[in-house]
Amino acid sequence: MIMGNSAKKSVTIRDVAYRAGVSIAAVSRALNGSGYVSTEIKQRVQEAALALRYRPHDSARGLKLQRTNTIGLVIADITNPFYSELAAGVLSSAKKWGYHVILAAMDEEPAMEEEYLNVLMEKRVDGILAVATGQNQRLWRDVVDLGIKVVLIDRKVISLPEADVVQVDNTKGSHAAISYLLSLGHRRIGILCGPVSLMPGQERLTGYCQAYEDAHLVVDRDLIQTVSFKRESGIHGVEQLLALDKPPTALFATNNLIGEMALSALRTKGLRVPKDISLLMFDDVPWASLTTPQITVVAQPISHLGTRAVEQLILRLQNPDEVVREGRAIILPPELILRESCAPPRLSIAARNGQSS
Amino acid sequence: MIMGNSAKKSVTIRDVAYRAGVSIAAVSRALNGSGYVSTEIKQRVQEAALALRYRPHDSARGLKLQRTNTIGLVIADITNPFYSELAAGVLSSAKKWGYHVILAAMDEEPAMEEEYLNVLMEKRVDGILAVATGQNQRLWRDVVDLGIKVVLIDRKVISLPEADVVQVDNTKGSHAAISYLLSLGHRRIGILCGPVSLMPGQERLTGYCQAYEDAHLVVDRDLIQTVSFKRESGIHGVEQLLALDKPPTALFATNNLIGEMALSALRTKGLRVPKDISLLMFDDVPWASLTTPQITVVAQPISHLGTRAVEQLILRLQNPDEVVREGRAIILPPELILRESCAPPRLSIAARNGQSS
DNA sequence: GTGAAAGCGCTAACAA
DNA sequence: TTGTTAGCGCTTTCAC
Repeated sequence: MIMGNSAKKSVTIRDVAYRAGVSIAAVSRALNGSGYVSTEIKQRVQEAALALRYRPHDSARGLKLQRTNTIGLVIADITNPFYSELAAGVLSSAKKWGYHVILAAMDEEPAMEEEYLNVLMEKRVDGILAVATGQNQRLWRDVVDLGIKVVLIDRKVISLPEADVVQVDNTKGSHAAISYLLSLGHRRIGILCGPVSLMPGQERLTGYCQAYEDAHLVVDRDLIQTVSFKRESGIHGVEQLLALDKPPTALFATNNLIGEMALSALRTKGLRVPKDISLLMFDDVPWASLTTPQITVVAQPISHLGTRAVEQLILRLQNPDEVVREGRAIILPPELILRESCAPPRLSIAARNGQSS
Repeated sequence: MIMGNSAKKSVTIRDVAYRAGVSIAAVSRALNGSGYVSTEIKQRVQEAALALRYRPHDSARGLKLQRTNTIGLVIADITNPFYSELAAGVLSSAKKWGYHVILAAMDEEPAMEEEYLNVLMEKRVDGILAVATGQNQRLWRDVVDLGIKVVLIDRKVISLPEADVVQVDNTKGSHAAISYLLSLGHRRIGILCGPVSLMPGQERLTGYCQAYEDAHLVVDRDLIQTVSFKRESGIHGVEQLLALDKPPTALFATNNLIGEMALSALRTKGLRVPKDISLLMFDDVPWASLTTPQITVVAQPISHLGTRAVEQLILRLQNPDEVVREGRAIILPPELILRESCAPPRLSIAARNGQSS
C-alpha cells in the first residue's frame, strides 16, 4: 500500500514515552514543566521529543483543558487601513501573551457576523475582540453565555453591557477638530458622519455640535450628512453638501473611508484643497501624509487600541469566574495633527457665511 | 457555591441526546447528515439542539477527525496594503469553502516565522498559505512532513519544490513597466529593487534588464539599487540614485513600500513628479490613485492571488494522498496601469542621457 | 434505523 | 518521583 504524506501517522505523546522509556504522564509533565520530573527523565524526554519531531496535538489539549489559546478578531474589512493597523496591534500583543488569532471580516453585514460568531463559538475561542455590527444581539448573548470573554473595540454595544470597551474619546476628538476649523474662521463646516446608530458616529456628531455651542454658534442641520459605509453613500453626501445654497467652506469626514471619498469627490469637482475648501478627517491612516496637500487629521492610537484590548481580554481570561455586570470602558485620547489640508475660508465665501450663522 | 460564566458546563452532545430521548450516535448523525436517521428523530434532535443552544465542540471533532477546517496565512505585515488585500481575498475565499484562517504576521523575521510555524503545526491546521521568508528550511520540511499542505504566494521557495506557487508574472510586469518608460524617451531608469534573494526581486530585476536588452540598450549597473524592507534602506537607495553623476530621469520601485519611500524622498528633495522625474511602481495599492499626481503602476491581481491560492489549497486537501514531487506554478498576469506619474524626461537631462547609453 | 462502545491525543487526579 | 487511568466531546464501526 502506497501512502501519501497525510496518511503517515503523526507522532504522539505515546511514541515519545516509548522512545524515552517512560510513561506518557512523565512526558506530559516533562514537556509542560508541570508536576515532578527528575532532570534525568526530563532530559531523555526532550531528546526523544526532538528526535521524533514531536508536536503536541492542540485539539487534544484543547479538549482536555477546555481552552484553546485562540481568540477571534471580528472586524469589518481588513483592507481598511484602520482595521489593518488594529489587527497588527492585536496580533503582536496576542502573540506576546501566547494567543493566536482567527480573523473574521464581517464587512458590516450582520449575516456574515452571525456566521463568524457561530464558528468562533464552535471553535471555543477563549475570547473575542470585536468591532461589532450592533446586530445579532441574541447571538452575542450566546457567546457570552458560552463563557467566551468579549472585549469590544471602537464601538460600544448597548446590548452587551458586561463587555469591556476600548475606544478613543470620540467626542473630544471631534470637538478638537471642529474647534480648530472654527478658529480658522470657518462657520459653515459640513460633517460627513458615519451611521449614528453606532456609538462612534453618534459621539463624533456630538463633538461637532458641542464645538459649535461652545463657540456660541448655532449648528445648521443642513451641514450634517449621515452616510453609510458604502462608497456611493459617501460621494452622495459630499454632493449634497456642495449643492447647498450656502455650501460649507470646510468638510469634516468622521472616518478614513469617508475622508477618502470626500477627497476624490472634491478632486472630481475640481475643488482645490485647502484653497477652495478645507478638509479634515478622523484617523491618521498612512495615505493621509502621502497626498498633496497632506491631510489634517484627528489621529487615534489605533495600534494601541488593539494591544490594549488584548490586555484587557487577558485580564478577563485570568479571572474567569469573576461576574461582571458592567464592563469597563477604556478611553484613549485622540490627537489633532495639523497638516496642510485646512486653511482659513476664502474671503468672499467667509463674508457670506459670516452673516449666515 | 457561586460560579461565574465560565464555570457553567457547556452543553454537549450527551445533553442533546438525553433531551431528544435518543443515543448520542443518533444526534451526531442527525446533525451532520451522515448515516441513517429517521426524519422523526432528526426533527427531535434538531429541536433539542436548538432549545439547548448546542454548539458542537470543534476540538473534540478535530481530535476525532484529525482535521481542523483551519488554515494558516503567513504574511509579512498586515499593515502593508498588499498583504491586507491578499488577506481579504484569502478570507472571503476560505469562508466560502468552510475554512477559517489564523493570521501570522512574521514581519520578515525568520525567528517570528519559526514561532508561527510551530504554532500552526501544533494547531494541526489543514494547510498553510504563505509568503515565506525563504529561511527556516528544516521547519518547513517538518510542516510538509506533518501532512500539512502548503501553497506559496508571491514568493517561490526553492527548498520547497513540492509546494504550489501562486504568483504574478513578475518578469513580464517589470518588462512592461520599463519598456513603457523607455518608450517615453527615458534612458536612465533607476530601479529600486527588493532583495534578490527572494524570487520576486530577482524576476523583477530580470524584467528590467530584458527590457533594456530588447531595446538594444545597455544597462548601467549604477542604476540598480537593491534595498531591503526597512524604511531607511529605501530612502538610502533613492539618495544613492539621485546622487549619481548622471542621475536617473525615472524611478521604478519594485513594490509599494519602496514606492512610498521613493515618493516621500522625492518630495523631501523638492523634486516634482513627473516634471523633474518620473515614478512608476509595482502594486496598485489604494493610495496610488489618491496622490497628486496619481501613480502609474504595474498592478497585480492581489485579491485574486489570495482566492486562487485558497482554491489550490482546497484542491490539495481533497486529494490528501496524492504524492507531489513538483508543485504547480500558477502565474497570473500583471497589468500596466497608466496614470500621471510618468512623462518624457526633461529635455536638458534627456539630451545628456542620450549620449550616455 | 438505532445504540453501545472504542478511541482520537492529551492532562491531571490518584495510587504506588 | 513515577505510572495507571479516567475522561474531555465527538464520530464511526459494528452488532442488534
